[in-house]
Amino acid sequence: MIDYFNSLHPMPPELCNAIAAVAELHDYPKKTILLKEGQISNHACFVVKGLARAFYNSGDKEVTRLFMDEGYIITSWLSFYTRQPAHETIEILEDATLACLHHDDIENLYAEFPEFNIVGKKATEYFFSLSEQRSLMLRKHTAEEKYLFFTERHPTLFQRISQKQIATFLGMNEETLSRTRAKMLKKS
Amino acid sequence: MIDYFNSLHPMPPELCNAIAAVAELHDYPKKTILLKEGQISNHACFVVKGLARAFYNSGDKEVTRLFMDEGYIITSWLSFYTRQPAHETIEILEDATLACLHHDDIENLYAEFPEFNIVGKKATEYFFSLSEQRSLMLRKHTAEEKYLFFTERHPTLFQRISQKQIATFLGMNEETLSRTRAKMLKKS
DNA sequence: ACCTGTTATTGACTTTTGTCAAGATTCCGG
DNA sequence: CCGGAATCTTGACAAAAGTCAATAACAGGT
Repeated sequence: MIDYFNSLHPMPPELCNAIAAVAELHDYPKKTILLKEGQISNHACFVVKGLARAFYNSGDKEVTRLFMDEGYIITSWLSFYTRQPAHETIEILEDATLACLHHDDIENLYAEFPEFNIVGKKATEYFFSLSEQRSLMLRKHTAEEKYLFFTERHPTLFQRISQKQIATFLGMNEETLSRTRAKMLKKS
Repeated sequence: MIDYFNSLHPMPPELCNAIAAVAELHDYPKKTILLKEGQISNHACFVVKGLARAFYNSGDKEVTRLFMDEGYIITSWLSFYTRQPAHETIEILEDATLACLHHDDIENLYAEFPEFNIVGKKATEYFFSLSEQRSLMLRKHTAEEKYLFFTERHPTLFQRISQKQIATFLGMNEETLSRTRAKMLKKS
């Protein structure tokens, strides 16, 4: 996690130590709910190992908004920043090792080390850009284009996630994804 | 614009004055291109009056990514922050009055007035949340749901924008939007 | 290893949306 | 105020995706 932050913006050793001092490394088994809809997101967790998803309920089914794998920071960004209840639930999909920072500790780090604000800003920008990329994908018209968009960006993720969840993420239903997949495999 | 910033986070009078000193108020006629794809976004412009859109080219047609009306801040956020070329073009749709701040002036304000960072962070969060809302809309399955999502959130915008542009924004084609609209009017 | 329940695939059919084209309407510049 | 161009609407048809249902494959727990 320290390496990742450093890659966003170089940090002095004292800042690195201060982060290490407040970060909590934990293991979470599959199916752990890290955050429930309606709660306020108090932690930002760097994914050392494992996989999670954020989803919301639409009618009777769960719609996955995004997947978070190694190198990703798990949090409900909006809730974390605005201190308002989250509109989504975050669930661990694969046994995970996470390095978590509490909101208050991060605020303290911002206050004590001004350069940490730049790290925070860069991280926000990056996750903002990922959000925009998802919109780009969703505006694609055909299932085939959406499928390609996903496989090109996350070639390894396909094997790790159930098709039902990928389908809701892509804005299509399970059967359509299955058929699109079969068609694509035939082509190659 | 000052009022809007104040509503995000209260600002001392000196900061207000400093903003007023560097802000440039300008009128832009319809069809002005504020930013071209490939350029770096150097300004953040508060919309006092008027309307603009950001679009990108997909194949042979222009896909509108978002509309920006009164109270909105026009900029290609990602380009503005990362100092990388923008992937989109921004065009004025209705004669507009804009209060513009240059990137360098904003950086100076951040440095001189720490509380301005909070204003900037809140603004980013807000536009991040709007981006997420657009994803929410795009994952709706039927044209009817997308149409309702748009009319509920932007009841006045429908009359001001060509249907072709609204259609690409919603991820459907012109004819589908026209038919959906006709069906909705009949119902009410 | 076996049972059970979830997940994935496939088929037949319906609904929705896209495509192409023609006609109507609106808008704008001269 | 007129004419041309863009925009919007409507229709007929094609293509794509959704729905329902049945079967197959897989995974987790005992």
